[in-house]
Amino acid sequence: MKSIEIIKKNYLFKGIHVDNLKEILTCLNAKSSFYKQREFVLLTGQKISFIGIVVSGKVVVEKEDKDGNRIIISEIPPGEMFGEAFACAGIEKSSVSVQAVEDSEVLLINYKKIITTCSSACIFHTKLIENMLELLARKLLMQNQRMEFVSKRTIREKLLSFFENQKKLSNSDKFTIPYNREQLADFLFVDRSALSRELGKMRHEGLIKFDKNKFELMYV
Amino acid sequence: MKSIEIIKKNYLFKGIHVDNLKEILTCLNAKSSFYKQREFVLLTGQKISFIGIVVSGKVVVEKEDKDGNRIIISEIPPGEMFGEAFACAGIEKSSVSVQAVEDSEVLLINYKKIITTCSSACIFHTKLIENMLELLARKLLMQNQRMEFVSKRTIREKLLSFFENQKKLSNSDKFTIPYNREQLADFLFVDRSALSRELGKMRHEGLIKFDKNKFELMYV
DNA sequence: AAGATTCCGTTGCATTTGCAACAAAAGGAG
DNA sequence: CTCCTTTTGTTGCAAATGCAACGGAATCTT
Repeated sequence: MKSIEIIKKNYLFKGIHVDNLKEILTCLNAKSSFYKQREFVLLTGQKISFIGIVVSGKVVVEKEDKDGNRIIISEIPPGEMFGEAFACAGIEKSSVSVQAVEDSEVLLINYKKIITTCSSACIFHTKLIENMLELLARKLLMQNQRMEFVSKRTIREKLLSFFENQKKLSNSDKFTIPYNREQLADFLFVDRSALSRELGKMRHEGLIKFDKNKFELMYV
Repeated sequence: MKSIEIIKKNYLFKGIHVDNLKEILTCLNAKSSFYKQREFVLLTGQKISFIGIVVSGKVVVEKEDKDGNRIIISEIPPGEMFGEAFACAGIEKSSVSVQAVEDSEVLLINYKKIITTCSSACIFHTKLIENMLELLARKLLMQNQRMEFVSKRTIREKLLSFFENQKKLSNSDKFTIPYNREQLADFLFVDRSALSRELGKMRHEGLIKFDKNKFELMYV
């Protein structure tokens, strides 16, 4: 797929036609950069003034704790973005590092260029800003949602509130979750084996049925 | 204090002079509404198209779980805002209710008016949008930060990562935290007595000192 | 000063969880 | 098909936690 097609998929450009995208990228003074595997796109402590969109390869956002352990915050596949929260918050120094885990191409866009209406009266700026607002707001709401699951005191309660949400999203007592066991455990911040145990118990009690990622709620 | 002074304190109006604020509020078509204690400002399921700033009194953002229990998501004191994430995300139906817990005055601002540059070429729109972006981004980063604390598996680990952050914020091994014990327990999603127990252990082991909300880290 | 209220620490106990290690099942590659 | 890898389930056990209940200290009110 052509770069432009990948970039187009990003939520930031929602509602903008591909034909206009190239023009916009020029207007934004977007630059492609290439990083070798393991190379850093951004180091902790550096000033952030850009937003990055991964075009090919993959980068990870990571953090070091005080013992020097690297913790992966998120993985960014092609078409997705990183750094937008830092850039928009006007944070001086990054508290995370971004590293290419494969040979990667990243499109760097100056944040100021996005929020400042350009002199050439580019009519798409308004749309870009609106998209950025929507994007940040949605991420925030998703975080809030996750907080609700995580706030529960037992694994069962976490699962039940998570299931309740899945049910609402799918409008059905049957749904397929977008995680495997390990990912679900990570998402809920619990141990995988303990999660497995609890799921087994719940099935045994007749509360749920499941096969792989397909779940069905039996209580109503 | 006059209403305008309270409103001015809101981050949305950062960098905007009080003298201009009145003009802006007119331009935004902001309306004051008054709510009696227990009256609802917004009900679950209603469409959200406005952002609210509390001028006097207090409102709470709450949610009902499937058993009908009301859970308080956040409390909004004078000068602070609610509904901005929903409004910016363009969510059709609110998944939370907002209720006045005291007789309250709330300033309602149409979201569209904020993000749409007005015909009268009000030069402050750009600033408002910039502030809104910054505001959302900061909230998101704060959530991410909290996630990091909460993700830890034991109370001690949660505390240590929280302390580490407080240390960084205050640039010192001594700091005062903005929570009492119960609030800290809620913030970390743990039981208050268990938190108290763990703090006691850590003090006993010589890791920390504390008195009320003043803490000192002894390990380095 | 007395009483009420809020905040904080303490403790016993049952339950839950993390951890580690292993086993079974499923899926992919050659 | 066979080997290898990934995913999922199982289990023993020690440790951590939630819960409930109580008591003391601090603060506020009247």
